[in-house]
Amino acid sequence: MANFLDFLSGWYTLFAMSRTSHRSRIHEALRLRLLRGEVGPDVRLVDHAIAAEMGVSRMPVREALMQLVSEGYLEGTSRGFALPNLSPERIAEVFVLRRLLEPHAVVCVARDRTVNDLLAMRDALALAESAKGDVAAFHRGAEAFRNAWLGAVRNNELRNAIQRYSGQVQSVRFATLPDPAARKIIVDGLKALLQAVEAQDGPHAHDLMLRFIYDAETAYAQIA
Amino acid sequence: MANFLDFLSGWYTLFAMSRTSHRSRIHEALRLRLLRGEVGPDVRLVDHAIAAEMGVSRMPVREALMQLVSEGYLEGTSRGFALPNLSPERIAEVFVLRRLLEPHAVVCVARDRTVNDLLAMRDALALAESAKGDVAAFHRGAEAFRNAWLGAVRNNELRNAIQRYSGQVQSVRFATLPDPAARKIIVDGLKALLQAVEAQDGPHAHDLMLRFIYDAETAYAQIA
DNA sequence: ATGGCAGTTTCGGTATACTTTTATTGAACC
DNA sequence: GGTTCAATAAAAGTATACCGAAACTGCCAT
Repeated sequence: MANFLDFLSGWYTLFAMSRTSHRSRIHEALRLRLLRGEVGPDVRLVDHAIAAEMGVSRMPVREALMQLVSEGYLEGTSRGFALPNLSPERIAEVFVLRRLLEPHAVVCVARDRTVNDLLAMRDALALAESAKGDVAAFHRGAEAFRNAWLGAVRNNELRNAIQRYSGQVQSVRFATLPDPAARKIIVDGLKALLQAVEAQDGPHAHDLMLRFIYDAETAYAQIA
Repeated sequence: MANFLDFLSGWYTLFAMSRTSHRSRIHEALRLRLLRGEVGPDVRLVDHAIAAEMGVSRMPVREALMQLVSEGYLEGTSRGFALPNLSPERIAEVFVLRRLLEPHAVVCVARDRTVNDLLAMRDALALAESAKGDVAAFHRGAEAFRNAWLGAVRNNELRNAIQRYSGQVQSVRFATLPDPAARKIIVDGLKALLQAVEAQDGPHAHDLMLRFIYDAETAYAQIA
């Protein structure tokens, strides 16, 4: 069943985006799958298999995979590509990066956000809030919220730098999410953040984001 | 015919058994050529030509070129690869990133630097200082200094995030370098930075780096 | 003279085939 | 029963060929 859906999806996108190269399409498709957490930590991505699944040759798949490696989404091993091994040290390093980049990024969002940006953030927040016990649905909402405010970052270099470690952020969130109290804290944090962005209160948004990241790190530290 | 094929196979084996893959070697070779400014703004890098020059097929060359693209060193055009057309907006965006990341990075360097790190930084600085009128040599020295202190950043995620836009940094430096006064400012800035790192004065190093980046941006703005 | 139009060339993209490397499996030996 | 080494398999790496698109060239017409 899953194979059949993948097959349909593959051909749909092939027809819909036929102006772009196979490499770009596959890169984007794989990136979305990674961002949505559809690739487990022990899954090995192999060009042969993906090429057969997508109905193309190895070359575009291989190039897409290598691009994902150089973007930090994947790690090339001697036996297929896999999620980068996120050791506690690496998690801590990513949290340092987050504290450096994301507070400033939300300041820009608070300044430049459009009504569409606000709508996307509200929708995503509603999604996360409505998914009471459904961890997967909550996770999708949280990810949608992150993508929403990231989409409102006008500085492309900054946005790309942040998106490069989105895979790690996602994995950490997955680890933290099972705790209902953590989900409550996340929703409250996002709600406050959204209000600050709506009010275009840059400094407040900055502090809220910093606090949010700090809370996320301590929550993760208690688990691992 | 059989002899010729045997010869090819043997020759191929020699290279395949060398430490790194063709792709890595070519990537590094091209990166060095770019860093040394041996590639003019109007030069078009074409995989066919480079492959013939290096004695390999198009594939590893093509992959190396595309990796350089995703690292910001090159830009893929419809007719070969070329230096990225760095628009003022993009330059400004990178400067924002630099202000966010590099001051904190040098704080870490001031804390964690080893004697080897200091030696590398001193050597690079001496290189830049001794190259009075030689712009290319000065550029190499400045690049070596940057690589030296970046190598002392223990946070791999932070270092990678910074190195991703180092291509742009180098292009901007190249544009400002012809002015002797700018070179003097750079040397003085690096010297002060090195002293702060030697003294393990993190806060001072932070402020010096912030000032250094600010000066670089204003110097570039006066040209462009 | 200039502006478009078609032939030609160039170069990127993809497919396929082959080689090398490395992990895993299995068998033999201690 | 455990250890080591060889055979096998899987996947990366590389080479070559073909195709299509984009750009350059030169011609023609206005």
